[in-house]
Amino acid sequence: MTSSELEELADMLKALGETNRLSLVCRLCECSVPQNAMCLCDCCSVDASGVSRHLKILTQEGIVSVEKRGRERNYSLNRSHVASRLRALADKIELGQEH
Amino acid sequence: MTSSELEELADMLKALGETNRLSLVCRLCECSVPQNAMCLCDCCSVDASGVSRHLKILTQEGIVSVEKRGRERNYSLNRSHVASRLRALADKIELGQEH
DNA sequence: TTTATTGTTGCGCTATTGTGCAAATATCAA
DNA sequence: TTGATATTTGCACAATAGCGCAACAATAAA
Repeated sequence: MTSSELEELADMLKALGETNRLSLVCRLCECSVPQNAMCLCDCCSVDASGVSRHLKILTQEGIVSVEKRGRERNYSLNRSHVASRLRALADKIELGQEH
Repeated sequence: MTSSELEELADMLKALGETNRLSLVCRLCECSVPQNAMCLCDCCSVDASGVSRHLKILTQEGIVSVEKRGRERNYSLNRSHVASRLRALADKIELGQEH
């Protein structure tokens, strides 16, 4: 693993490693259709601006995707992408392989 | 997932989500025998006190274990524990299950 | 005992992060 | 146009995090 790959991975884990953001992820996880930000507000203890900022970070890290629809932004979880990265790390940790 | 479980998980991800700590984890990952702190110093860009603090955090989160041996402390990765937690999250994210 | 080695802790510092509030932007609806 | 709704952004602030340095504690070796 190169140092930039390591940094990228650390950035993703950091994005997931904040309570309110992880709540958002878990909430999106249970939704089969994309959700707008208003709808996501009640799953974490911050106001709309906070949710907006957290969703921005999750988007930048590739954890969620946005789809603009009128005045709403609909967010959905990039399930396979996030899951495969977490599993790759789990495999590396468990097996001690250089991938 | 209860809110305290969520917070615990977030804490683990936060512990992993810092470049130098993730470097330490990756280094330990490649070692079949426990390593002392001096030996781990050269895998990340901080001095001994920084390594000590990072290892303390990793220990508190249950990511690594310490074994005191003379004046050394030997650290090893809790492979299956960390891997299973990461996989559980991956499963939840990928399948959208409440588990 | 004296000295060297290993590791931790206190201190001060700087940088980053998370937050609410208010203002701004964008889009829809009347 | 006017007003409501959805979301983002600027600002200020408090809290946290990571860092190096120096001092300390614990243990081993001479």
